[in-house]
Amino acid sequence: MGHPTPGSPPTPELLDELSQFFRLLSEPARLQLLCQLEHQGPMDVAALIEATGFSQSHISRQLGQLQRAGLVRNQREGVRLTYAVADPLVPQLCNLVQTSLRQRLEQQLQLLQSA
Amino acid sequence: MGHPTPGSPPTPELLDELSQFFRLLSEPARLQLLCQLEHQGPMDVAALIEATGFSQSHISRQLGQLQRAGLVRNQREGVRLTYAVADPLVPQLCNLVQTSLRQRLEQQLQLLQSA
DNA sequence: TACTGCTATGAGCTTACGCGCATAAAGGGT
DNA sequence: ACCCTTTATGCGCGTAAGCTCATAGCAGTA
Repeated sequence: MGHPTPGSPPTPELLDELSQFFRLLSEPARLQLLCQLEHQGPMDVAALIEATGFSQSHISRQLGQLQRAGLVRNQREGVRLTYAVADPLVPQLCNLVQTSLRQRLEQQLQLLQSA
Repeated sequence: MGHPTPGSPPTPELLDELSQFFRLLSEPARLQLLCQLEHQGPMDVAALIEATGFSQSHISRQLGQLQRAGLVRNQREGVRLTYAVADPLVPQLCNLVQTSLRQRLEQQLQLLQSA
């Protein structure tokens, strides 16, 4: 835990890319869209509006950001666009963080019980 | 990839916690502090100021946030505080994202070469 | 207690960005 | 060609948060 990690420290550019990536996931709206697509499979924008309650313009912008980052892909079906998760990384990350948060909460519970 | 994931979709509260967590990593300053601590081992604030060039108050605030989130722990040595990474989750996440970013770049390279 | 060095915090400035409204752009049907 | 539907974008507002300066709090020392 307090031990240094072998290997070179991340370069400033990598640090920026990493933080930009995490920034995408730091917005509840974007994360919600991603999770929605992840659990429901590919959806068109109308369905996403219905599911999330966000405005059309908002959803369009957020999906645009996610797409530029390669996390999402769209496919035309007539005039509609169907979006789908394009990178399995996102659910992996969410699961990791989720379990870690849970573990920490359980530890806190045990501390409270032993007190 | 386009397949739905089994299991229940994340609740709004979980979604908020997840996004808040990612928000912590979305700030280059905080991420830099975390990586610094990860690679150099525990450091006191003076060393962090020296290493990052940030002001004392800025560092104090960011470390405070990281500590409240349980990502970092401090230990008194006289008047000084020595900070250390408290959760192995962070380097795991960074490695995951890092390798994923690399893979995507390599794929783009291959596409360019085949064109 | 008074003094010194280290850290935390209140106040204010500035920038970034979420969010919606209105509108433009694009694609499809008649 | 026109019109309708779906998506993207310019504009503006409001809020959140980074960042600094100054200062308050705190641990150790004489």
